[in-house]
Amino acid sequence: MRGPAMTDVARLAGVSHQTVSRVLNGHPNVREQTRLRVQAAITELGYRPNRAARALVTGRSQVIGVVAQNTTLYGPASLLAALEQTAAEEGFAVTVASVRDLDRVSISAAVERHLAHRVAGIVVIAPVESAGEALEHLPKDVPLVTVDGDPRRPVPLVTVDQVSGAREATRHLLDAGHRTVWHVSGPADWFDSAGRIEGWREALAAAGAEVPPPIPGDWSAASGYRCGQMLARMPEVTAIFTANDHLALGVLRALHEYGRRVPDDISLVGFDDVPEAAYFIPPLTTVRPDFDAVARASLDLLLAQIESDTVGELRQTIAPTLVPRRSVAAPRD
Amino acid sequence: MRGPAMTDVARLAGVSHQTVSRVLNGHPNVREQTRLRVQAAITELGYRPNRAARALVTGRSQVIGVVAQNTTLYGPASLLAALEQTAAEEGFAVTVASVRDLDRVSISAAVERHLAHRVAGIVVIAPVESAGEALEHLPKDVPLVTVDGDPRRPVPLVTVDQVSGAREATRHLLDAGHRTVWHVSGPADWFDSAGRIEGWREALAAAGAEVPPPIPGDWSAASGYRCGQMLARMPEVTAIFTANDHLALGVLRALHEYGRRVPDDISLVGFDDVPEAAYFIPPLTTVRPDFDAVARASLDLLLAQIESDTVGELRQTIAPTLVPRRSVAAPRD
DNA sequence: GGTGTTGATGTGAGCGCTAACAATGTGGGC
DNA sequence: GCCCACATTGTTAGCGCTCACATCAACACC
Repeated sequence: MRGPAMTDVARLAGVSHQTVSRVLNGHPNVREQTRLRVQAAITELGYRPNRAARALVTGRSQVIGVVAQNTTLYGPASLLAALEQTAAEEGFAVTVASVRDLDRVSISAAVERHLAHRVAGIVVIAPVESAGEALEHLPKDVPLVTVDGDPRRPVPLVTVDQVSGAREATRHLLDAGHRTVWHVSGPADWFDSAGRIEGWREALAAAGAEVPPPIPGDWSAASGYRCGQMLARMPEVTAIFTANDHLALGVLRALHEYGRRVPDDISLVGFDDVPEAAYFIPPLTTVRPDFDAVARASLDLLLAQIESDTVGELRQTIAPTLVPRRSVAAPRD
Repeated sequence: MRGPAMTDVARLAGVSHQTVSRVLNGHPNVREQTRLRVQAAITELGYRPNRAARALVTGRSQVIGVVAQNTTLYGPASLLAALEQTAAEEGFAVTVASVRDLDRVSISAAVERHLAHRVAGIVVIAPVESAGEALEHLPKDVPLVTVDGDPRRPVPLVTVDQVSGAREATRHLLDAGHRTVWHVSGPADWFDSAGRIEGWREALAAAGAEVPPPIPGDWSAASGYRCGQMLARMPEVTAIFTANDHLALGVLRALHEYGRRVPDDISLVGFDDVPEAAYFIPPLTTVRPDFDAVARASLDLLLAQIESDTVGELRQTIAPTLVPRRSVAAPRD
């Protein structure tokens, strides 16, 4: 019933199981001829090494655990996919523990689940404050990387440079001639939101522009719509930067309903570059984070820890790029 | 360095390791007092069972492998998230092997990766022809469920009822008074596309309506836009059913550019109910598949196989529901 | 009082692998 | 020809757990 084991391969190839193990792990001191014999036996039997056994003896599996919330959103989903691709290239599998809420208890539980499986390392996509706290009380010996986590915590961290992205978006609008830029933000407890607000403020300050109060949204088109209804009735608003593209979509629809045209009356910039942003009406100028680069960086940081068996304190920041489309124009006056 | 093992707990509780194992697995014949002593020892040591060891001896891990392509799309991402949630409730972890292409080799490789980890079962989100072929040559002893796979293959299968969804969408448009309905389809090799085309055809036939040629798209807003440019210039087109919401978004923009208003000039229905569909201009009438139900059904089918150690041939179909919004109206003439 | 029967616990083997070390063979230098 | 270095292979001992079985007490039954 069970498939062939290493000893079966060894018997067929006329060597010891240890030699089979050496071939499998690419150990150098194996005669070429032996290697071939073993490999032939492997294919003949359709042998597949049992990773559970290996994990048992080495105390570590070739699996990386990812903790994430709401993997339905475009950002997390892209990141997850990129992470999986990159990990696969390095011979690692990825298991996901998605959590409904990002509170301390949920995160800890998710991490626990991963630890029970003796994952080689953990990537936490932890964009909110409370998640950072949950990570404080973690066993210190398991390699860990946080993505978009708290920049102030002493944990290996990879982030999209929210600040620079938001700064560019805002400057792009100011450069078009707008006196100031309004901002529809993400939820208050997300670091992403905070960073984007900060970049927006910086750009306004640098230009000596007035800083209007940020309008708080929650990433969804629905909340964008509500914020948009408010902004649409304020004639002084000529430029809006939303914290993501779905917010922008909601704003777009509200503006449309109030008869304010984009970009003629109001210019708009989003964040994320979801694939359909180019097909909004009008096509949305936005900021594109490089998820592949984030995944690559996270995995590098993680693998470095796994291999050196040390817990590093490195951090990497990936700069996003502005994608200009047709939702930005000069103000009319 | 390594955490405490079962023997450590046993020693502390003054019992044998086997008794600890019994407590852990909820075996009935353990005295209440003993159970409590063991549990106390477990918490005191912070003991965590080693699943690799268990997997080694039982020959099966508490992990479910998912093979999926393009988990960035809303549909697969939702399904994956739902699957993970449901699996977690049942005490299973989920590992993902996403594949770039759905050809036979890629699928087989992904399945292989999962088998090496001795997953308890595999869920293949395999919406295309070639994927089905890859599954033919699989070891027969591993529980398997396909989602949105080939309805003609003798493999446990869970599908969204594409046909009924498309039929409803089409009928909804016909009921509004349209003489016929045009269709922008998904890629030709996806079963989802085929099912949606079939449902659309059926509804037209049932109403005695003319069946125009389906316009082939590829799920993306970009291709929807191209198809829309074509349809926008055909004055006889008054109703369009697109195979998903992103196609609809592209169509929407093309129609907008050609000055054809939705729903005044042309009515439009999508498929998927992505969260932002309600914020398109106008809000999109669409068809909502129940991903949670699909995940639930898939897992049930899989667990049934895992527990009974038999490979079933059951199949389940989940009916989607129409979500009426403002993109449909009666034709003007 | 002997004999089951049942519940609660312990014992020993072994899952398939790697790590450490032991044991070969092979060739070079003198 | 002898000794040593080095490449190649084998041997042994677990990793932490579950399974099958053995054990042992307590109690019921005739």
